[in-house]
Amino acid sequence: MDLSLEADKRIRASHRRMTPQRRIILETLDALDIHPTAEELLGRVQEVDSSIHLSTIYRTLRWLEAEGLVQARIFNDDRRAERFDPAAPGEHYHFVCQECHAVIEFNNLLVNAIKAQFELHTGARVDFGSVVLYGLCGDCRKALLAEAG
Amino acid sequence: MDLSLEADKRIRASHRRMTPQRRIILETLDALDIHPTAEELLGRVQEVDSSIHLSTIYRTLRWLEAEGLVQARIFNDDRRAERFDPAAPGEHYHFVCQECHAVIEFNNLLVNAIKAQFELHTGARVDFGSVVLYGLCGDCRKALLAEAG
DNA sequence: TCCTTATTGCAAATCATTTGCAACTATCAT
DNA sequence: ATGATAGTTGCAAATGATTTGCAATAAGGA
Repeated sequence: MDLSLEADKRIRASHRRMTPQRRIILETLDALDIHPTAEELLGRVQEVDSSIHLSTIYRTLRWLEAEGLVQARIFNDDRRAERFDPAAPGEHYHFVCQECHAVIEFNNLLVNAIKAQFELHTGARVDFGSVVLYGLCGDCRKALLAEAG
Repeated sequence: MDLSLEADKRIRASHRRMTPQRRIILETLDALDIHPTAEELLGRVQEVDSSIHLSTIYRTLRWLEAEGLVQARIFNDDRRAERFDPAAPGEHYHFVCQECHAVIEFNNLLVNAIKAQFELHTGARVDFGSVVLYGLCGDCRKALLAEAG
């Protein structure tokens, strides 16, 4: 309900139009707690309206990205498909489970220290950082232990 | 000379063959201090032998990747082409300049703390981490300042 | 309701990478 | 050296992800 609302506001503010397709895509994105690929999102969206086309998904996603309402990321494990993160604004980081491909968001202030140290050592200016941890999520880890006896 | 040597060793160890194409690709990769895309590497390689084909580049790169001698990464700025990092073994992190697209490697022990904290909070097991900082490198930053007066 | 122009679905294009295949060639045994 | 075997190459076509051109459609304001 959050993304939809904000997107709606911005659509009205510019000279864009709210279409049923867009509404469904936004609502689906809101209801989702994962970071879907375009294809995955299409699947969900088509449960509501099967005539919606993949290119409409992409166009909506790209607009949301330009508005800063979602972030597109390619994780280094799971194929080369972009995953779309309907992220709360503000930097946050990700853990990707190599077993079930779940994406877990987290935050950690130490990243700021890493940025500061890099700036200090190199004279660069750091604008933002991406941290992705890969491994086994708690559930998969338990499952693995149980299985192994 | 490092990658070449190591690759040579492993080629002999398995039942593979050292071809002139492979030798040129390995030597080019050794001489390079950047993280090239397959296409960029092809350009350099073709300065030596213009008949070498992109698919040979990919095949060699994928073999090196499987051997752990290079890492393929997709950074989130610079389009969706993979960049191949003839990395020293061991985890290290990257800074990507959004202006000149230079890739600078760095290390920082705080990443271990971030991993440990995440494991503690979630029960997950973290196998490795990726940190990519984006911004302006020292040179581009200076250039920008000079330009701005 | 009508007009203007944003938006859609579809097909074709594009970009990055992979794969099938016939020709070629390292490498090893002779 | 010579030949046989099987790894390797170049090329073209296939694949997967995403983008784009376009004619038809439909919001949203006048």
